[in-house]
Amino acid sequence: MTKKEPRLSGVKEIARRANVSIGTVDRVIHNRYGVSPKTRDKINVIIRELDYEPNLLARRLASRVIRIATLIPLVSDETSFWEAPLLGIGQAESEIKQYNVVIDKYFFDQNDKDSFVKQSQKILRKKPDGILMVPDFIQEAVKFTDKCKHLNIPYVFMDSDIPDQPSLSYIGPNLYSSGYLAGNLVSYVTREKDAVLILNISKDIEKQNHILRKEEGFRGYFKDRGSKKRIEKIDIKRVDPKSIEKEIAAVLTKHKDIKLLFVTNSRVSVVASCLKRLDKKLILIGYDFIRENIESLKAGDIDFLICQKPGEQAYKGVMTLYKFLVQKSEIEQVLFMPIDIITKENYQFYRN
Amino acid sequence: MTKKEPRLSGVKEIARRANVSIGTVDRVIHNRYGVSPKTRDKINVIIRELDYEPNLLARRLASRVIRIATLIPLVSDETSFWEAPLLGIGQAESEIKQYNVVIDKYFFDQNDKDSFVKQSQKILRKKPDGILMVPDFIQEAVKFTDKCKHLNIPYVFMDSDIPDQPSLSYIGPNLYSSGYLAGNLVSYVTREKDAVLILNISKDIEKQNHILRKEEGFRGYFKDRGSKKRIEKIDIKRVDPKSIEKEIAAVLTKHKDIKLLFVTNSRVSVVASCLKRLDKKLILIGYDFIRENIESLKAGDIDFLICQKPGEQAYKGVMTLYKFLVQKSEIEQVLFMPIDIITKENYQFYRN
DNA sequence: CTGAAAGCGCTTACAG
DNA sequence: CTGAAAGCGCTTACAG
Repeated sequence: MTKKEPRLSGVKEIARRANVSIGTVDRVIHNRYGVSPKTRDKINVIIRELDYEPNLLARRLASRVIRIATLIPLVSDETSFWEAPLLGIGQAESEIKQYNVVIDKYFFDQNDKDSFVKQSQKILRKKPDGILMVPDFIQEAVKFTDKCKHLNIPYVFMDSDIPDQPSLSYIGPNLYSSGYLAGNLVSYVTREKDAVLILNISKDIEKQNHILRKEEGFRGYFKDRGSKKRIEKIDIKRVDPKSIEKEIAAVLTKHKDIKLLFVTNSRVSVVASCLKRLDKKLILIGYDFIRENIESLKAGDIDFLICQKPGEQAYKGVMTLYKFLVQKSEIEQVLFMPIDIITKENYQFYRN
Repeated sequence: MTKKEPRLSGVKEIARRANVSIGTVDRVIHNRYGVSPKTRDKINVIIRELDYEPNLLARRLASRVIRIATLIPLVSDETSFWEAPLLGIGQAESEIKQYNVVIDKYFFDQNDKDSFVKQSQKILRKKPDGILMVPDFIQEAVKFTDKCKHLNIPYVFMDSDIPDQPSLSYIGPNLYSSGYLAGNLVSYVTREKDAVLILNISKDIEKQNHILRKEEGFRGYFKDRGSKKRIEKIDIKRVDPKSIEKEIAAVLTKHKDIKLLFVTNSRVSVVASCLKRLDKKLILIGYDFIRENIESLKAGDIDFLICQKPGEQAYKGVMTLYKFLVQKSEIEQVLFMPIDIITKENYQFYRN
């Protein structure tokens, strides 16, 4: 139970060696104004000599609070998808609030551009130290982040990227690859002569980059292999269960050789119900670890879910900002999430 | 840039309200001897009133170092499996060393009981604050942990459990379920009439709980469904490639209807090579995200790998101890890792 | 059984 | 441009 011996490579030691006060050392460490080039150089040399690494514990204890803002979609009744990211943010929050970090959460409506703009303005007024956001509305997000750049506020994109707008980091799925993986699964669970059906279900599919990229990836898999597998597709824009069922019934009646359905988003549990009512037992692959889908998976009505840990995405987004703000450490510019395959027999162990 | 306002629910405030010194408050918080029941009670009431939560930053900064010891198998030439856990420990280390935590790493030889005993004695002499271990040798591990209990040193098991020996936590795979999941996959990628072959490859299979439990799970899947699928099995105890190849060749010649091979451990890449030399294209399922296996996966010689993030297992093991020692927080007694399915099309995104 | 002081390694005003 | 002091919220000896 000996007392810790004092550290001999801290600011004190640097100050002693440089014959200055620790205040001056602090100024150099943080690149603040008001140090003569001469003493600055002298101190920097010593810092390198000692291989100085700041004690983050002491740093966080002594310094002012760090504020991180998050801007993500509201949990809607259309989908509970955004529950997990919110939980992920909460987890990050509870881990780092002890380190003198505060997280302010903002939400926008995915069907309402203006809500995105309004919330982003609110955030800017608060001048946070960093921002995590889902840039669903590209033009508006570009305007927003332009202002961030101007104010020197770092920002991280999650779930979808704007490659042209340089961010601290993008954390999210690789959509093409996840569609490609679906193709891979299909090649295992169907015969070459079996046809498959792609289902895009959304009010405006054209604007849903997610859906388009996944379909591309899926088709890419078969194209790359010169496969002649027949791929049917329907775009369903009226998203009430009845309309969906009608459209599915029509296609299946027309194409009897369809053995597998691939739903390009989280709406797969609705399709599962349709198939049940139509009394068709086909293989069903879809996306996302959300409650409704898990229920269908358990019941055996969905065969495979492809998931990309949205909770962890958000958690990592916050942590990335924290690490950058506190440690000024290097940040991976793009972080693709793993592409997980979930079945009835491993969902119990999955952590979203 | 305002200065932080002082916290009004810290030890100081408690001391002020209780009319004692902060030293006494500290004694109560840590349940140390030497406080009269009266003042203890008084202080405890105030602690509850204020809903006091210690500032861990300050706590770690002021207090002595925490020492965690880890005891895991050496990376051997038999398998590179233990590389990942070692990396996981390193990652945890680099994250928490700033919090005044030191990790001492010890290793034993999986083929040498004595090395386990020797290392465990070394650890005990150092009296660490917590221990993470892989209890491969059950009797020896029980003895070791008995002493830990006596010395009041918490320990966490990883990779394999000793349910009868109460530990702070067990973090590892659910072996039965992972075999079960393999059965699930098989049901999708073969027809009912196709036969499958289980391959247990190890010098002494009887002692390898891992292998036995996975086989059980695999068979369980078919039993639970009343399936009549034919399941052949070979135990291969001579583990050089030549012997392995000979045994496989023999079985495949005898049973022409075998369409899929299930290897119950990380030796699956060796089997992949054998099949290649025998010029047999069968579906191959095995375990573990190790270099050799990934190569075979990429080449298309392995179809599915089942993985359980051994690196994260070790990372979480260390972090569990850290959280317990610093925050005295509640610990999950059993933490099963997710069971991941890896194919040629998603391994690039996997984080082991 | 209790208190007063020093210290952990930083940052933050303030003074000059 | 620089220094000296106070403080962040705890823990650790030491003294009585």
